[in-house]
Amino acid sequence: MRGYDKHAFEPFAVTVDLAVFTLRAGALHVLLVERAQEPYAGRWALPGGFLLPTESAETAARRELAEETGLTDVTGLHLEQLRTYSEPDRDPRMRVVSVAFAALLPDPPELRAGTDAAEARWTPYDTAGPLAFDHDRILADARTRIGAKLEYTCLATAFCPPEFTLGELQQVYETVWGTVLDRPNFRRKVLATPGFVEAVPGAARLTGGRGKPAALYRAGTATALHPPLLRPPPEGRPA
Amino acid sequence: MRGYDKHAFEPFAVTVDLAVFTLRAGALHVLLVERAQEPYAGRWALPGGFLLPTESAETAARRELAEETGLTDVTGLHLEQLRTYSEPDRDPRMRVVSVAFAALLPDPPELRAGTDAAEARWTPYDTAGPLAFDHDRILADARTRIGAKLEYTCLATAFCPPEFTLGELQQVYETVWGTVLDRPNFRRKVLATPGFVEAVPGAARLTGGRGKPAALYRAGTATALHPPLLRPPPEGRPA
DNA sequence: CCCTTAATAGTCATTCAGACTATAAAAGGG
DNA sequence: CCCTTTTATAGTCTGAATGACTATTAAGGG
Repeated sequence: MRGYDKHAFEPFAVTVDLAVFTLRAGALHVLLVERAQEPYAGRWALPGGFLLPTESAETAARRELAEETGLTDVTGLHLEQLRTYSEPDRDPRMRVVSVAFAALLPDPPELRAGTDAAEARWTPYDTAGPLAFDHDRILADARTRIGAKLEYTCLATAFCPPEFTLGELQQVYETVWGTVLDRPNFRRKVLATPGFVEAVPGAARLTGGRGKPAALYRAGTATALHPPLLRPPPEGRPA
Repeated sequence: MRGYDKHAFEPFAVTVDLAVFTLRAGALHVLLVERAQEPYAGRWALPGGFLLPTESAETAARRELAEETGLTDVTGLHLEQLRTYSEPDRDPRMRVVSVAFAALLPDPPELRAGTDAAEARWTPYDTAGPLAFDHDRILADARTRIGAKLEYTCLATAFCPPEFTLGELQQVYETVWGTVLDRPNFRRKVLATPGFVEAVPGAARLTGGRGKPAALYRAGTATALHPPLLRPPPEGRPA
């Protein structure tokens, strides 16, 4: 089958599915919606929807992101395509090909402000039970990708507000990876990477309570981490 | 738009496009097909085709790979999904959503053996001129991805035959990255990474001509490289 | 006032990568 | 048959980066 010509083709429904992550109370949360209708009525699912005739998958994903979170401005948020799921039986009703995205939000916004229903909820990743369709797998793939990209990109700042402390940045890594990092070493590594963060001149923040106030930083211009910030290997790596 | 329900949807044509890479005469080559019909008649393009009603994108990609290369067994070949391209105007005839894949072949097979036409050709990556549709971008994205994955995965062995020398493995890196690596250091790194390669007991190969015969290795069981094998930074990286 | 907490500064040792030299084992050319 | 070329393999040395620590500073709370 060469090119697109000289063969009939089947039409498919194309959707986007979103794994929207945020950090809340030191735990990774994901945005889920409750399904009202069959199939999987009552089950939780990733937010998503059909592509409109004139929009790309990226445009549709950002539109869905705005609709589901109620945020009026989602232009600055990190949104990245994960992969496309196209197993023939992934939707019992019909043939649906879904382009999955991952989105990262700094502060979890209050939901259902301007949206049409009350079924969206932030759910801790670990308790995101069995989801509808193949969304368990999509969600797991999304989490794996995010964790891996923390190692060699500056993605972690996408979880942080415009100004943040190094302690907050470190908590992003610790929460997503589920590990504990040495604070002085983390600080040394981040500051030694040019363009990762830049200091806010005179500012310091009382981080809520006790302790010495921390300096504030902004996300830098760099996008990749060279050399990477590797997570500690799960167990004794041979040699 | 919550879930898939309660909204009409537009049907789309869904295709797969393949960026099939191989190494030939020390240069990265890609498999291209010549388009016979409009649009872009006479232009070269990535091989691809429509999804059949009962197959996933992965299945379709592997089927196309077999058809275009004429290989009877493509089960062992590395095939990986890249991303999905869905800009509304990417095909002037109709709305086509395309799932792009990258494939890696060890030895470039002779083409058009059992296939239906004579328009497929191995083309050096650097001379892969302007392609049809958005295939220039897909091809560039594929190359970027392959180069990046060489750093932190064992992907390089997918370019090699079942048994290969460390010199051949090093040439994969040098060709894809366009750099020159230090041979003793490369050897030390590869052998120090458990599971990357395993020695073939008593074998050595005359690598074609002069020089000391090299020991033969097989691909190991590892899939990731920890720590990664970083390519030399393009220019003086600050600090 | 002392204790706790958290941020920041620094030290030390080990590991790892880059640059380099040396040796071994083949082919080819006079 | 020696000598050069070529390629594989072994090993050395140095500096950078990291992991594991200790120390100091600046806040809040009893």
